[in-house]
Amino acid sequence: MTFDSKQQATVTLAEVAQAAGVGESTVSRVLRNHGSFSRKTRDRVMAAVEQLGYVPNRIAGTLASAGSRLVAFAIPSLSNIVFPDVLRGASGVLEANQHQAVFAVTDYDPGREEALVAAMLAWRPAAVMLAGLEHTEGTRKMLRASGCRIAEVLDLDGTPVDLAVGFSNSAAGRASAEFLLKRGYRRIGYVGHDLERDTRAGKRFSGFTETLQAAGCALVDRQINAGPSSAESGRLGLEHLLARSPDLDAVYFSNDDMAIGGYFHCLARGISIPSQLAIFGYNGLDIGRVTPQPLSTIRTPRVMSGQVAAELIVANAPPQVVDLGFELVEGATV
Amino acid sequence: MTFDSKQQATVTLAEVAQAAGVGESTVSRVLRNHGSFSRKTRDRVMAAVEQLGYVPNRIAGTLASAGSRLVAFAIPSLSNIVFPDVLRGASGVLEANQHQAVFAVTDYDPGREEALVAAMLAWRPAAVMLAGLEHTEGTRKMLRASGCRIAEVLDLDGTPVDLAVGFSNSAAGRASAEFLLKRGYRRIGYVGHDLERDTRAGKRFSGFTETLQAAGCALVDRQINAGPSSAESGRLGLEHLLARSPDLDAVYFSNDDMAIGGYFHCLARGISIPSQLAIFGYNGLDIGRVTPQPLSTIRTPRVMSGQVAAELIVANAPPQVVDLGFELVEGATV
DNA sequence: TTGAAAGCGCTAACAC
DNA sequence: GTGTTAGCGCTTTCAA
Repeated sequence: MTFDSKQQATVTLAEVAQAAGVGESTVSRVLRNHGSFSRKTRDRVMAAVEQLGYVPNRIAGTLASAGSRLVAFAIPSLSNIVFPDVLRGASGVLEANQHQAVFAVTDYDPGREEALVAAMLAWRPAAVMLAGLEHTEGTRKMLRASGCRIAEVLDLDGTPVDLAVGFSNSAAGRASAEFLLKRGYRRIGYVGHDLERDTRAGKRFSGFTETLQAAGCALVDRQINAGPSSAESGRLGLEHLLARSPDLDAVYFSNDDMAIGGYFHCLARGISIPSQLAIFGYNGLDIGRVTPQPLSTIRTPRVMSGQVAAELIVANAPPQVVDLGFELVEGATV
Repeated sequence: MTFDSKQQATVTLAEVAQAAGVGESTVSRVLRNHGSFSRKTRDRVMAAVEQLGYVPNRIAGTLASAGSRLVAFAIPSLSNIVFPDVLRGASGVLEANQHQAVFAVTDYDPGREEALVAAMLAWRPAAVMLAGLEHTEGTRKMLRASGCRIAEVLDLDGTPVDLAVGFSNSAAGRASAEFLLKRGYRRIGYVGHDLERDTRAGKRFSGFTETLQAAGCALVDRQINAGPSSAESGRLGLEHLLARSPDLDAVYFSNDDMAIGGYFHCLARGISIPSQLAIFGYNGLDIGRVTPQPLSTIRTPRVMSGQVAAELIVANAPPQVVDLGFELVEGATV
């Protein structure tokens, strides 16, 4: 069943020009506040705009003037707050600069990412923003051929196409391992989610385990759950891990969502933190600061990554890599 | 400092036509798989497309054909997971139907919403999706004049412009009060965030307090924090509330984020739940199911709201109100 | 089954 | 300071 919305007889710039008794280009100049026109003309035009309820057509404007003011986002997920955070940082800057954000969700699937990037490129965006540096060769080729700016955020371990803003995930993994070792933990386990899809979590895991190994203190056990990260997955993951390896003294989680789940498991089972078991997360979510014991974790500049990337885009800055770093939060769970 | 991205000599449909040795309209028909053409022609066109790396220009296509396939979202916030949830529900449907999502963040400000809706309308979207039914008269007027479909989600208490999908917030507030009363609580308090801006939370609050009042058991005390909802705000809010009114037996929170903060406060202070204090939230976030005691709350169909609204949009269904209801989760904190 | 041509609504020279 | 005009890259009649 379809509904025939009465097709509005849309007001065009030509009609405004006629109503104001001026030429089309004059209306265009006034509206974009570009070029010169008299105060009087301006008032006449604005009056006509007001009276007719004219809404400029950016589709036509963009076609006529080449460069668009669209910025396209291909994000892995909307469930993981990390990506809304990036969008939030970016959208503030974009809105302040008269740019418009368009987005699509790849669900961590590189093939889907490729298809969605192709679809978004058809809108001739000024830039496209992607999560991480891992993409199909097809995606990379399209991006390069598109001629628009590319911003890859949240990962620095690899070769960017154009702009890269974020931090090193493998360095974050290493820093986490070093911290646990420094605190004297030796029987360390890991609870994580699907590392194939979330390649940034995979890089952290690698950095973490390699550092342990190098210290002669290899990872004792790991529990990797299928599916996305969640508090529930973290809780179940820790339960399984401890069932197999009850003598662990610390557990590294793939992120804070997972770690919070592990934390709840300990609360429910009366496992005392950190004396019986230490817990370490990743992301520095707000909720981890409010738990009875603040979560030990690594705080990442997610909002700032989106913001800086957007600023570089609107400024049309040269290709570059911006390392925003991360911050280790000692918390009380280690 | 700006960067001169080498302006790609973008391939146009005309060039494809020339390379394939056919007319432009033929290429257009083949690409949209619309109208008739021979198998042989099709192959020639596709070969040329492939060889030239042609990416259709949807800006031009949309201008030429009227109706766009953009759907615009004006959402209050990206920090509150509620709105990413709606986007998630909608974007799945839109991507499956070759529609493209564009969004902007209003920050719960009706004036800002109006400005952003105006900006998005300039892209001539097929539809615009908004949170709730409360908008400025200017916004409503623009929306009606736009001729595109309007979907208002997450609230049903008021008069929609076109499509409305969600549930009644005041009914949710009433149901929460009835539940607490039924369980025998009589000294009930409230901890909330900025109700002026979050009008849906305001409607729940009204429904809640009116029901208490009607039962001869008026709200004992309330703590309303400035700023957005968060676990931290909830924790501090409960602390303040209990400092003033230590003899409360139940507290209703403006949402689960706030309630989780309150839950943590109780854990930290050794306040036993629910015997000393009952806690009730709103939203049914996943994290509330993983806490040692599952949070008592109302689960709302956020993802589904986005999904159903998007389905009505792509189907161009007649104006209607879809009540998806909500579910009271008994949990263990009441 | 295919091509020619007329726009879609605007911007950007370029004249005046 | 302002109007005229030629496109921007496509879709869509309308003939052929």
